[in-house]
Amino acid sequence: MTVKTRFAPSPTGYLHIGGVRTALFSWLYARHHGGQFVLRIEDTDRERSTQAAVDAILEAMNWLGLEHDEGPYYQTARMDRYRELAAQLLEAGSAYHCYCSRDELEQMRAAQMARGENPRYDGRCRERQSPVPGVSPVLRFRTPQEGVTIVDDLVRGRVEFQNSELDDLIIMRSDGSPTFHFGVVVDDGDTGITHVIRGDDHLNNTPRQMHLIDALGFARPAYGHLPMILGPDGAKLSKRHGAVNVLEYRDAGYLPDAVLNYLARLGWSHGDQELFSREEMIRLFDIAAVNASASRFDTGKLNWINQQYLRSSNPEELAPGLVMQLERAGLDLRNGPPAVAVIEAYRERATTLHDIAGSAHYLYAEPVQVDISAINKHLTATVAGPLSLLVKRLAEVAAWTRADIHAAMTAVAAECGIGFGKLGQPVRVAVTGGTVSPPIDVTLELLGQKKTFDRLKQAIARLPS
RNA sequence: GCUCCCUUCGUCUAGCGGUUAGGACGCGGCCCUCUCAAGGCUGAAACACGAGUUCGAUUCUCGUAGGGAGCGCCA
Repeated sequence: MTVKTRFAPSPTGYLHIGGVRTALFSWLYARHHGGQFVLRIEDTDRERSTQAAVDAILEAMNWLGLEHDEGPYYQTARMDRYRELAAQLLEAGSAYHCYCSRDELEQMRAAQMARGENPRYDGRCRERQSPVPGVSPVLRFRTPQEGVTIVDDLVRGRVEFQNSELDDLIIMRSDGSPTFHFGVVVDDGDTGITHVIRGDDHLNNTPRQMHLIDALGFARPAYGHLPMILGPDGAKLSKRHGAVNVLEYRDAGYLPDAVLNYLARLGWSHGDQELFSREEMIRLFDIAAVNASASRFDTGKLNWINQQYLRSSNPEELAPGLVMQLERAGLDLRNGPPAVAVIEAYRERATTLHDIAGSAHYLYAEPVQVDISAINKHLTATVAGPLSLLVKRLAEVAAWTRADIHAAMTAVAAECGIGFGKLGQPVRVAVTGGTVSPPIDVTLELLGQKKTFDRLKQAIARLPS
């Protein structure tokens, strides 16, 4: 049997980071087993579904590289099929029309809660013979009322549900559109989904969907219910915790593989290993090793992983992302070194591409945020001599390379009888406006000879006497 | 309220009856060092609680407590 999994978001907003984790595990499962991964857009809620949300989902999946083999399927394009199968269930007696009003249902639930019962539809229309004039009915599925339903969950193990706890769920609304449960089951059945990997908020829905599947004559898929991702405080992950839209992570300068790696390790592990390439993830992923408990989203760990990826990725591949960040910062690439050179110099000391762009600002424009206390501390009268000598020596270097620059600086420091640091740090402050940058020779090489001279001379001119 | 799920350092986790309870992020210290990083070494830090099963429970069972989800003509 070929494994076939799916990811089925509803386009009512951006793609949530928790949804991405669900998609990732589903995708990994399919890839690991050499199967197929299907994308389905659950847009039956026409009120809340938007094309913008569909686009955002597709864009996010594409950015992450979670490519699908089939789809995207749209539920709104399959209305005839739902109606066909609904009629079939009605015909077979597996479903029946229910004429209860919303008010009536609400009162019923309130009464049951008051009695300490699990609120559920009591089946009062089950045996109804005649329609209620003027009321367009919903279609309810006749759920078995006795026995137990067992979900052999790939993540949780065996979970038992008493059928008596289940009620007759609505499968077609009074306007003739299918409800979520019906759409899911029909689509999974029609597309031959073999493994349903989804959030554990659906665990309680599973037995009811299984009965529906049986009635429709589809084969039951295997289920794997993934635990939720919580915010750092243990509450449901939401906007108040920071970014929850994946594309915000792209914009913040995170790398797609790093995000995937982080998300994979949230709930899944393979011994002590922390870093997994895409291929390793696919090869090693095992849904049986997925934790059943919820985990908290930790930006600190994501940052660490992103830095690891920054350090080990090919600078050429990172360059477009940095260019985007630099442009967004309003910098003109023509005014400074190529992006690749900046990445090589900065990737060991940054967590995101956004950080690199921020740190490299001085390479493309005059330093804007000068550190006054650093200037007061390092650009003192005593450095006038060394800096002037350095300008002279740097003018004589054979080539503007870090090696020649380093040699010149070492010579000047020795000549002035000061340590390298006593020269390096003032130079750094003079050319970058701050105290932090890559090794000073690399910094000057990146900056270029002309800018270095301009800024050193300017600094010397402003030195206190 | 009812049903279902979950519970190892602050966080992510390893563990699958006998371990000095391991690793990672973060945090502290030391080393390296022109700054910041990176790197190396190192320190503090956990089995929610109570019964039971067993020669022996972090591990199995049952309770308790705490957390979560579901209970819609939302998905």
